[in-house]
Amino acid sequence: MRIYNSKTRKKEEFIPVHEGKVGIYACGPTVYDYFHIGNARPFILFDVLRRYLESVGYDVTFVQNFTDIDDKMITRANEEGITVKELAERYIKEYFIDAKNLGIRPATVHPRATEHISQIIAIIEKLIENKLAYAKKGNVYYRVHAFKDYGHLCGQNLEDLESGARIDVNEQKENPMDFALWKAQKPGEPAWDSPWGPGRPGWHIECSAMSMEYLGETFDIHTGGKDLLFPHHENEIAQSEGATGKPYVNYWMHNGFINIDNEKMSKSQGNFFTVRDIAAEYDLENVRMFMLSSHYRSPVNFSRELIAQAASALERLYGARDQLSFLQKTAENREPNQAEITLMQEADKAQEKFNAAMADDLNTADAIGALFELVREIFKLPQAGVSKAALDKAQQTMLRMTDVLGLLLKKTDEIPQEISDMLAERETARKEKNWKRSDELRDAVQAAGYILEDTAAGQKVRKSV
RNA sequence: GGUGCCAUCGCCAAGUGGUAAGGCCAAGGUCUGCAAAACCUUUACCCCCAGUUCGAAUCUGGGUGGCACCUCCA
Repeated sequence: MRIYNSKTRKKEEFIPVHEGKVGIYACGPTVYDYFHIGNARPFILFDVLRRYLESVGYDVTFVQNFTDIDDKMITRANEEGITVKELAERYIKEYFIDAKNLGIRPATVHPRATEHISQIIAIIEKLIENKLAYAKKGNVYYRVHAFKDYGHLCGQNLEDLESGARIDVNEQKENPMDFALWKAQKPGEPAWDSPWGPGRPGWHIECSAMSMEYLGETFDIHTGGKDLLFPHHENEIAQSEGATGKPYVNYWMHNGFINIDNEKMSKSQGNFFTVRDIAAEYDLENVRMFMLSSHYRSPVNFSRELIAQAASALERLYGARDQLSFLQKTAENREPNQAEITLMQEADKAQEKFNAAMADDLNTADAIGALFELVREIFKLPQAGVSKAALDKAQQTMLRMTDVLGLLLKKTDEIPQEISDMLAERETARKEKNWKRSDELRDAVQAAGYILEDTAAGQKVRKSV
């Protein structure tokens, strides 16, 4: 697989640290609220990365953290009159609800910052020992000028970063660019004991501590939104490499942003959507489809119209899958004929194109194109009596692709008894050419949320998605 | 001020040197008791100008237009 590495700004062949294994660390949500549509993009994309790597045989350890202590957590907890811990518990629970509906699998490990305080303290002590950090009045800061590679990841040198800096002057810092590793406790804030007095970790240090705890001091892939490149990931490198003296991460992957009407989504502009908001109006699988239909590094616009387009495309996919199940009912155990052999060849071609697209820096848009090329071939099949071998091949190939994308997770071909009864009655009415009764029954079935089609091989019904 | 990214059909979107995937929408046709779905057909000189090349959407230079990061915002 080739991966665009933000560190080198090039696509590179992926070579894991340990053969056959991949360690991935994904920056997760700060659990002070429902997560928004912009958060959903990396969650979905890197879930697909994980599925793809597994599908080609890697043993993947996927770590995604929960930031459960920071300024936003403290502010929100105070507003709601609950503890930071209670707030975290609530939104971690909500995270899993939305994630499930988006088809995002739980990570191998979901570590929380507050459960890794001792690891955080150990790294800070090491940094102080290495003269890369200094304590002042219960705070500890990173001495940015002492780390030679600072600015390498984001491609800027320190002077340029400083000239553009819009950060508050803080007399305790030796340099305005220095960032906090440990923050002394302020009145009313939760705190943990440390060699520098009670306090809490800064934002960046938790990711260094948790990633190395579960993946080792040097690991394969670190993901996140483009905005995290600086300062968050730059600081993670400074912290981790400053403490261990070893390379921290081999491949950095950053996703582009979601815009609303070409504008950055922000609360102040009122163009802000949480995933929970969207879920009230649309099935979240449509959101997943939408996210995968463009390249992960490009910025994308989000709108109702685009969700509707994704929904129509997804409907076609479900239609093809259910068509295959329908055809299985009349499948024939015989050698495939010429047309069926062609279908089988097309399936191989689509699979090949799909794999090549995914292996090329996770080009899901191109991969979906390959999937639809197979879908067209499937729909060309006659309505009954297809060779089982050809059917199995098409089905297997299609499902293998949709599994990697994490699509088509719903069952749509399970029909409850009452619907079956109506179908049976309609079958009789149709034989008697009682079109009035037949149409009434069709309306009733459709009103119940099912799609009913008449084919040469009988009635075909499936649940509408 | 520094650093990057982007501009392909009505909408979305792949394609990074060899003559434009795919999805949505639309029109016409086939099939159907009617419908639905599906299938077939139709719809792109790739923002502009100049250059390199046998050949450029793809490379170079210059425009124009849009966006982002340098703020604990994915």
